[in-house]
Amino acid sequence: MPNVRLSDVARHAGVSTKTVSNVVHGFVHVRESTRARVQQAIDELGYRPNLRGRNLATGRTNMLALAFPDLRIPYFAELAHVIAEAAAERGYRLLLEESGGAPEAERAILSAEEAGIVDGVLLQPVWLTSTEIAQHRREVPLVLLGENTAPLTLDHVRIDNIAAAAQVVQHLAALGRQRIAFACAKQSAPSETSRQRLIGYQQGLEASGLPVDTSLIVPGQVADAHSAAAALGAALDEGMAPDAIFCRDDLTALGALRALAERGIRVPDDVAVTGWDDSAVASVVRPSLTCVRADEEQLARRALDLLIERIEGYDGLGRHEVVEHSLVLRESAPAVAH
Amino acid sequence: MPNVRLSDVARHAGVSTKTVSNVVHGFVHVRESTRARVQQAIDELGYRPNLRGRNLATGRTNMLALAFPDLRIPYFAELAHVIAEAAAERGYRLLLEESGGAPEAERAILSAEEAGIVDGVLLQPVWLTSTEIAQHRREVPLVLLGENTAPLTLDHVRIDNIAAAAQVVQHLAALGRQRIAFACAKQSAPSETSRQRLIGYQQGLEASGLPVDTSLIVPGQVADAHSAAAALGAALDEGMAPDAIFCRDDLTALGALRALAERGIRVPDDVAVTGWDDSAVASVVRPSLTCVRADEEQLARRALDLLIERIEGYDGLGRHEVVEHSLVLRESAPAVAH
DNA sequence: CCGCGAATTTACAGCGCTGTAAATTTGAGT
DNA sequence: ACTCAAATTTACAGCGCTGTAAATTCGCGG
Repeated sequence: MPNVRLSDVARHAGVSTKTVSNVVHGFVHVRESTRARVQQAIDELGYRPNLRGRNLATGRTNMLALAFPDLRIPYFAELAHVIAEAAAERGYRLLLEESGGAPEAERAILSAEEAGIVDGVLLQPVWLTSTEIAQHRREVPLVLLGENTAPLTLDHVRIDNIAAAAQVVQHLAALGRQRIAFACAKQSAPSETSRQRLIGYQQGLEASGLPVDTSLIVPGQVADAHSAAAALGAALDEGMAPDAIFCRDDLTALGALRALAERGIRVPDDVAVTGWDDSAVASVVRPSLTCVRADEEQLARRALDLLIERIEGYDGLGRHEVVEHSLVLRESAPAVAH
Repeated sequence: MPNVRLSDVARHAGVSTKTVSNVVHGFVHVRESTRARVQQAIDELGYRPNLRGRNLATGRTNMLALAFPDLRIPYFAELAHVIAEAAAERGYRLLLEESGGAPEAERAILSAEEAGIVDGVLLQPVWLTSTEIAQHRREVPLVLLGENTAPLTLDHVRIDNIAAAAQVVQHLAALGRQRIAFACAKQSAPSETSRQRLIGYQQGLEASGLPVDTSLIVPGQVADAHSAAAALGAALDEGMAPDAIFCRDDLTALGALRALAERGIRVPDDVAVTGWDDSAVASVVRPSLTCVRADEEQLARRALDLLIERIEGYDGLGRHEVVEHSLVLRESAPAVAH
């Protein structure tokens, strides 16, 4: 029962351990007869390579960490799925790390507590500023995801939030909406994500010749449909009367749908609603949600490629890449009629 | 730049490597003065333990694998979150493994491809039968999750699907519903999950004195809201006229809500709907979903405890545990009026 | 049958850390 | 001061695998 080691196989086959290793790795310069003999020994003994030994010897684990706030947010779960798939294609597995959106947790991830357990880290920061990130001594290659501005020295993959937000607003304006609300942004310290989407929101309004009315900006916590519903509901009850609501993410939009429905406000007839992320529910709820969709496949691919280049030795300046997004038109803010 | 090793610290502090190791681990029998000196050396050199070395030396990685079909299914994402949290409390990290619901992938996981990379595995099988699972030679402790019957030799944690399903049906019956449909079960090869919920469905009908009408069983693929909507829609269009729909999971229920809404059928007035899992959206959609909720915390706790006991040497028969569930009453099938 | 470059195979030294068991130091009690 | 158990510290042998560089074997022309 004691685990079969490489050396056991070697002895059994009458070759050196290195030869067995070569066979295991499919190294070309192994004579066919030797390969067969070794393979037989492997089968007979039921040998399986021990990854711990391999990891130590090679200094690699072929694991990457993906760190983001919360797996329960559908966008992140879907992102994790896509990245895991792309990583598998490249021979890596993914270790998920939830920061809970807490600064210390993000810091802990940066501090490379997991040094030696992963070959690289993909981090979607929420709290950490680019300067703080830049200062951390890194032992492991890192690629940043998401909207936060990234330090020049680090690689970063994102979509153009500002442009996408402006695009959403312009679409709403093209539908004839004039009082476009934004939901929700924490008032005291809007996340960088909210900040960028707000900037785009404003740009979109201006580009459409609409006034910016701060009373249409709904304060509230993010990434929780119920608090979004409550926040928006409160605003509506206080008299806010939008004809469209630009929600910062799908969960907020779900909350908005609920708040509106509870008040008998029809979507999209009375109020159009847009989401952001195109998570699976967006297309299922009724009305289905028009929303911004990042090209997650491309995001995953680029992020992994950059990270793997780093792992393989690239040591230049940070690459900052922008991947595509699209506006998916659905019932909650349909295409403009012609 | 070359990584600082334990031995570097040892030399710097003028002690043996083992003493440094002891300090790192907070071993008690280290004199205060020595500890301080070593700590200083650690700080000065910026030493961080290399987990690869540790893993090899101890034969442990403090990582567990959690294998299930798909991270994009909200229930699994939420389960992963809860288990990751509970695992962290116990000093373990979680490696997520998506099987995509494919038999080979499940087999690959069982074959301990990841031998040596995790100390234990939590597996929620979809395809593998208990006999097949039992036969696999295991190198790593394993605990099964979910409904599939488990071999006697393995630990297993689940909720009582049959009882829960019966409970749902009885609740619907208590609401006065008489034509309770089941959505959706693949006709050819219903998953074990569907099978058990169907059994409970039948029991519930019988317990309520309602006839079992197979024309009320909607065939269709599982775990995809859109195909559920399509399947249910087709059934409705063909004349099926239920006054309640028991959906095998929340996604199916979301699809049902959509199919019903598209046909102007009101929920719960005309048709009551129930989900299963109580994923986050269940409480947000309109109408919010009455559904079965497993006590995930308890599930996570028990599963991890069993697994860790195995890791620490327990080698007895399989423990089969049933954790609690509850029926969460919401708009789609509200509490019975008194 | 020998010489040689190419094809195979091997010896060996770690990768960085920990467990064991033994060595050394300490300090309380004579 | 001296003894002895308890408290500290250490030497050393791996954990299982791989990279390097050197050794061996092979195949073929001469």
